[in-house]
Amino acid sequence: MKIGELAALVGVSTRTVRHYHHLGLLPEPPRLSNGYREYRLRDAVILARVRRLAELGLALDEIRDVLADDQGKELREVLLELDADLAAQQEAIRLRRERLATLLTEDDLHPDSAVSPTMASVLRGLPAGGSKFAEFDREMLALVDTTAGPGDREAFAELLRPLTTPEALARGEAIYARLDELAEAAPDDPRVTELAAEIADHLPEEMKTMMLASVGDHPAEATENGRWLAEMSLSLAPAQAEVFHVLMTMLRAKPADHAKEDE
Amino acid sequence: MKIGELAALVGVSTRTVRHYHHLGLLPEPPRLSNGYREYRLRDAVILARVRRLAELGLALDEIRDVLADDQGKELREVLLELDADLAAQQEAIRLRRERLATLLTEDDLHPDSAVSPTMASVLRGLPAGGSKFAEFDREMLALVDTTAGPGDREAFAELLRPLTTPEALARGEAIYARLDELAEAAPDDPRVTELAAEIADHLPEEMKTMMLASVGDHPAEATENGRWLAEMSLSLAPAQAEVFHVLMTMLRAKPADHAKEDE
DNA sequence: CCTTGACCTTGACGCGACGTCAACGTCTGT
DNA sequence: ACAGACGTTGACGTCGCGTCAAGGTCAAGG
Repeated sequence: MKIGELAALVGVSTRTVRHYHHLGLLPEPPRLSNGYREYRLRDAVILARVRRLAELGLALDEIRDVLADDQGKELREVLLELDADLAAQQEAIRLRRERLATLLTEDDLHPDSAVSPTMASVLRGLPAGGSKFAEFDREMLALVDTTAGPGDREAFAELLRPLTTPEALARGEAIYARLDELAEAAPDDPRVTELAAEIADHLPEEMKTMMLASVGDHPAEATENGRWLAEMSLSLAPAQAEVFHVLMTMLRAKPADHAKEDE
Repeated sequence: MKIGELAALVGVSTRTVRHYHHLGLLPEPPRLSNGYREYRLRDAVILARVRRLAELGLALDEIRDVLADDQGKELREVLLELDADLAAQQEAIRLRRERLATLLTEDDLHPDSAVSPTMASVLRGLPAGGSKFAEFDREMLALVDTTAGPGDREAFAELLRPLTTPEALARGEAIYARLDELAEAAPDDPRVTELAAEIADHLPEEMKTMMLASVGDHPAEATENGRWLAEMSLSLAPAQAEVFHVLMTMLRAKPADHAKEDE
């Protein structure tokens, strides 16, 4: 047999046969006077063995070891290991398909939608399109979702849950609209203080606590979360950043009872 | 942020970040005076997006296309395609694990066991160890199993089924023993003709028909199956090959009624 | 001032199982 | 004699980074 016939017989490419020679899986047969390899049935038997194991998913060097060892014990071990490996892959694929299925039920599908289910339920509460600021918020929440560990994710979602009630959503939409309006405004625009007060008014207590803890009393005490807030401000328009600056000042000044004063 | 901070934040290696720069997935940020990359929150947002899609299993260049397109339509298409792909992988893995499970129930496990279930049931009928010739037969059957298409496999197994009855197995064991004895014998050993007659006596009719059809009346008419038989003879000891030569001659001489003559 | 160690830079190879040229020789049929 | 189908070796491409190599930069401590 020449190499093409052998390959056709077993159902592989000639490249594959030569590759197996290179790896030492299949011994080099004697050559004809023209340099062609001359195979016999024995080689087809070996090649078929290699293919069967390869089709089970064994790596080629594992196959070499198994065939070299020439006793069934190692084969069983390798197959068991392979099975465990395949089981793990199977599970990984299953999880990904599960997430994909969840994602595909979403009718408004964009790259920031691919977050944990917990965060997805929060994101659903944001206005669909139109608000630049809401879009920004979505990005931030998605970022937090991928950076945080599972525990933090749950805790964070818990903080945000009060904002998913129907009333909070309606207020949120209005607040986003007003933040959008400030995109081109000056930092000393009167609407800045108004808006900050409004936000302070309706922010859940736990969020205030967390935000205060994040930034500390002096800039030097800023935690990692505080650096985040600072970084975020850099992405905002000046007046929008000022809203948050004023907001933080308010929270620092009247940690618990600003609501009474605002009334 | 420097590259290490960004990487830690999103949970990837710095190598990954630079890789994404190279592929154009993440824009190169401005550099500090010392040449270090300086990232801002915006970059973290983009990187997190890339990671989320990558963890779903999208290829990196697909991610680039999806993010460049900047509209949800292509994303849905790509995700659907991905899901189909994952489903195919899942099925492939499932099949392999199924075959693995079957294999692992076998107590005598060697590389030629990894055949189709159909052929496996035939192989189980062969003597476990000891007979060199049975081992050779096992190799041949395994080879046929991997080279033949599913249809041929079934047909072939059907031909062999008569040989799996208890009586046939007992006879087969005896015949293997006698073939083994011929390993060192001369081609004109008297046992050769005896054994050929014995085999001809008990071979299923359909196998005789197939073997005759395979070789044709003249060597020039040999089909592919016939070449197989010729090749096989090359792997055998001279006296063993002679058994088959004589056997074929007997079949050719008395296609259907040799059994009567032998009685 | 010098060192140490932790960061940053670019560039390049390695992995796994082949596919796919390239550049060439050999055989077969007309 | 020539085309077309084979064979030969050698080398690069795939994919998503990991892992050196060979440096430059920076903050802290002796």
